[in-house]
Amino acid sequence: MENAKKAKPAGLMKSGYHHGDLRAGLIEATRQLVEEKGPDGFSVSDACRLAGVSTAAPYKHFKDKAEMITAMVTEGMVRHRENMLNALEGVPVGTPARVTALGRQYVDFALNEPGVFRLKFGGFTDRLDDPKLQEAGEGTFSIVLREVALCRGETEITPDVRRRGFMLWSFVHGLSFLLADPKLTKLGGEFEIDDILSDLSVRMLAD
Amino acid sequence: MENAKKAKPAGLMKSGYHHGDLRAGLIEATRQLVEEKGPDGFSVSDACRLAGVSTAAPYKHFKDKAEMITAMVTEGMVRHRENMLNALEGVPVGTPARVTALGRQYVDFALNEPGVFRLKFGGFTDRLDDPKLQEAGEGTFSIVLREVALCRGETEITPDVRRRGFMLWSFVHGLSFLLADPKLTKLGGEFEIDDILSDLSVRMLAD
DNA sequence: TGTACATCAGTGAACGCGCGTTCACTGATGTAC
DNA sequence: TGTACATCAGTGAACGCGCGTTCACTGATGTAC
Repeated sequence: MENAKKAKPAGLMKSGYHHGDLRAGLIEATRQLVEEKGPDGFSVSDACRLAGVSTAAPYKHFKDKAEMITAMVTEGMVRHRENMLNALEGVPVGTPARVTALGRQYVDFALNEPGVFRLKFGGFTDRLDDPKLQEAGEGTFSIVLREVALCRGETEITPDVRRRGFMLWSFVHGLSFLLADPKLTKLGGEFEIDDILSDLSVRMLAD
Repeated sequence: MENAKKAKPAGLMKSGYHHGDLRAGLIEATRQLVEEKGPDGFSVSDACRLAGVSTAAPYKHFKDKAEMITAMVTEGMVRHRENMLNALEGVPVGTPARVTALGRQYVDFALNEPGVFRLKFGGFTDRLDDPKLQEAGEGTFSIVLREVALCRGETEITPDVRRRGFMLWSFVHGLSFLLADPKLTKLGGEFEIDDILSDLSVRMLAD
């Protein structure tokens, strides 16, 4: 009984005054704006406009602008991680194809959500250093490490596995960047992303 | 005689009112600020403050803020290109070591001038699409292609050479990113940058 | 060498703008009786 | 079921700020005579 009352009416409770789930609404608005105008073009005011709410409203849910962006990026990382796990389904365990599939998903995320992707790696300036972000990043990397270990016939993350995983990550990360800019992509000539990824996986997993 | 008069007194003509070479001064100020506060923290006003000049002065030399940044980034690309050429000196022609040397220089630039490096690849948002930038980028990439061709025993840039070059670039670019953030670098365990680069060069140049 | 003049790099004050954030408020909601 | 009340999500007006850019100006410089 009491629990039933606490359960959220899920979404459509837009009463005009109360929003229902403004926190989620603002995060989504933030995401859209970051994709549309780039990570730097985003402003709190814009997000409020898009969410149809006064400029003071966000401060009931977020401490400040940084917290708003961090929340959005964190959600993005969770999404990215889930995508990568899904990408593994049906691919034979212990084969380089699994590493390729992870790479492909990584690249796809970068291409589909370039703004969020960028913010995830704002690293140069240390604006976004929420420990939750750090954690989520490590979690995602550990997916790669596990697959590399399986391919190499290791039962644990040896230094060699870690090193290969890091190199694969470097490659895929850089590739994502170059692919995000058509002018740069053009410099690679004609190629299939999947071919490139599987080529590299094989090379990096060989002895 | 006439030419002698046109030759610049090179630098030290700070008369108080006239600056000598404000254009260069502003570009340098821009560079410093971009490194100090990150690509987004930069403002024209800041640059003026740093150069010791009124906020209106830049508009005698640049159309607007974007042109100022573009000029600075273009200089950075020239510097990067020269560094890479220098890095080849004394390294035996046709060996993977040359490719490794180029990669090392690429990484070093990213680590020494992270702000400029970032701006060079602002690509996601197409803020900086000066054709001169595009050209400079292609020029730098062609250095890599030439070395790859030599290593592969080719006399011209075949599709295969281009593809390998592009993959090497992807790797080195991604590595630069990960190395720029200590938290990400840590995930790779213990390693020497040179070892990683030469490892990859060998793998990517093998048949 | 000395003077008159054109040039134009740099001034400083001002502009309009959108931003992030705050404030006292209001009205919709859920709960206790 | 009906009423009184506490809660707190969202309002709207206002703030101070630094920004990019403009304007009419000024004064240092190089050149012509």
